[in-house]
Amino acid sequence: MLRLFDTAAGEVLPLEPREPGRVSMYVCGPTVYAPPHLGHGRFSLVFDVLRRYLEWSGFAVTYVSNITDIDDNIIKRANEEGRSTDEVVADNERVWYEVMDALGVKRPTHDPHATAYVAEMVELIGELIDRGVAYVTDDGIYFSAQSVADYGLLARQSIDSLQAGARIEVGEQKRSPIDFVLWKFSKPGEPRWPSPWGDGRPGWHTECVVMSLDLLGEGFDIHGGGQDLAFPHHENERAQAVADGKRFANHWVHNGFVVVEGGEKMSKSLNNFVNLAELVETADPRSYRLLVLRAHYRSPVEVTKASTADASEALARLDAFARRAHAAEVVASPDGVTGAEPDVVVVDEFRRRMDDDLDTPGAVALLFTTVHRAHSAFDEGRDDEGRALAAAALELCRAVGLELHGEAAAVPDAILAKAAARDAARAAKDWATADALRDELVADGYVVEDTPNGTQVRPG
RNA sequence: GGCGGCGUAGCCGAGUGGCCCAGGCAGGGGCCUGCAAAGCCCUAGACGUGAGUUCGAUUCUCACCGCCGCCUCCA
Repeated sequence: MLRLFDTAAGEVLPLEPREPGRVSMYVCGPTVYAPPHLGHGRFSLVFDVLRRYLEWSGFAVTYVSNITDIDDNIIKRANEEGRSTDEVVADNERVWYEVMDALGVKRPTHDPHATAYVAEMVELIGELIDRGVAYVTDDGIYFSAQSVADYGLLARQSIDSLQAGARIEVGEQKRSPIDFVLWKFSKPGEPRWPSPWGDGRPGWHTECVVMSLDLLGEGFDIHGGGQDLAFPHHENERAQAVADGKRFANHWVHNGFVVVEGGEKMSKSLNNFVNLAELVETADPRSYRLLVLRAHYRSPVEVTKASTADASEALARLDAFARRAHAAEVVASPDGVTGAEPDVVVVDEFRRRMDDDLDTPGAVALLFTTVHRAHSAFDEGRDDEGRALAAAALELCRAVGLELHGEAAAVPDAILAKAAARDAARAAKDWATADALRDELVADGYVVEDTPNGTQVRPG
């Protein structure tokens, strides 16, 4: 069984699904006011890998990831651009899914939008007021953090120490610095929804409580997100659910940050974000997945030109291997690997590593070792062994969503004609002509390889 | 100030009280090739500093130095 670090417990614990054979997970999605950045890519990939691994292991996974489509940043952006918040949201949500598709991130089972759940949020806020844990002020409705005895669980700090570091923004009417806003009364010109206490909009922390409980029910299995969401966002979600008498998430999973060159976190206040769409356009998106897989999900990962280039080289090795496997008729598809039974020892070892708190670096190391062993087996004519190892390697890739390019990409006829001409020249031992043709093919942007079947070309 | 993490070969990045070892990229020598490419074989190098525990520490303990995160918007 999979063991995962649980932020609330502070240790690695077995994942014990609420229902046998089914895993329910909620992963905090983006606020769509700007294009996604590398950090979004990381959490999406980390949880996509977790989801795929669970599915590969035989679980039916319900994966919910929200779209926050109302918040201060969206309003600010709409004002700056002289557009409606709806337009800002629509544009950025479209880009979000384009980039997710490019990264090979599976679409969520459900992607609830905050604005579709305002009535339910108002209802929850009413219950919290009735229970005496929320209070109304001139500017909004706040949650009283002290009313939850173990507030600070996810921050792993006491209420006192949190209070010592907290502060109140100008204009806020909190009773305590660690209290947080549930409902903001709207100012003129701002989007608004009705509530018994006055028109306004929800605070950020309420939507995820309502949407996760609605779509997954009480005591759902996994709640995930970036490490910076553990506190205050997840802490505050949990506080509301607990105060409302609900069983909330069972297992809290948080991924580490993306850091820029020099090891500093990418963050809003430092304004050092790198746009994810740019990365996806300028590099093979699969190399980001490989980069994410090569680091443990809780460790920081440095994403730079150099580290992506490094991952691309490693990926090229895997693609070259997939071509060789393909030639040996071992082929991967989304449904499985055909052509040979995967080597059981390798697959078991993979499972053992992944079950150990999602040890993807260990799994990647195993993958490369297996690729190496398969090459050797083929080189030495042990074809059955090579195919079994190749099938295992492809199966591992499939389990973590790493798609390899085993089939030659389509090549225009003109290029194929040059390759054929080169073969003819080589047969005639006309090396000068053969080399000239190779230079031309390379100049056309192709990689040229000699094989027993003649010149093979593919886009480089 | 409070809480927490990290420091591993040229670079990225795992891991372990000793034993043969992560892995990738880059490097060196060789095989294969008409020459390449891909692949294979061999190879080099490391555990921030100081002390302690131990027969033995990169791995455990303490101190120190350095870097980073959370306590504020953030994935």
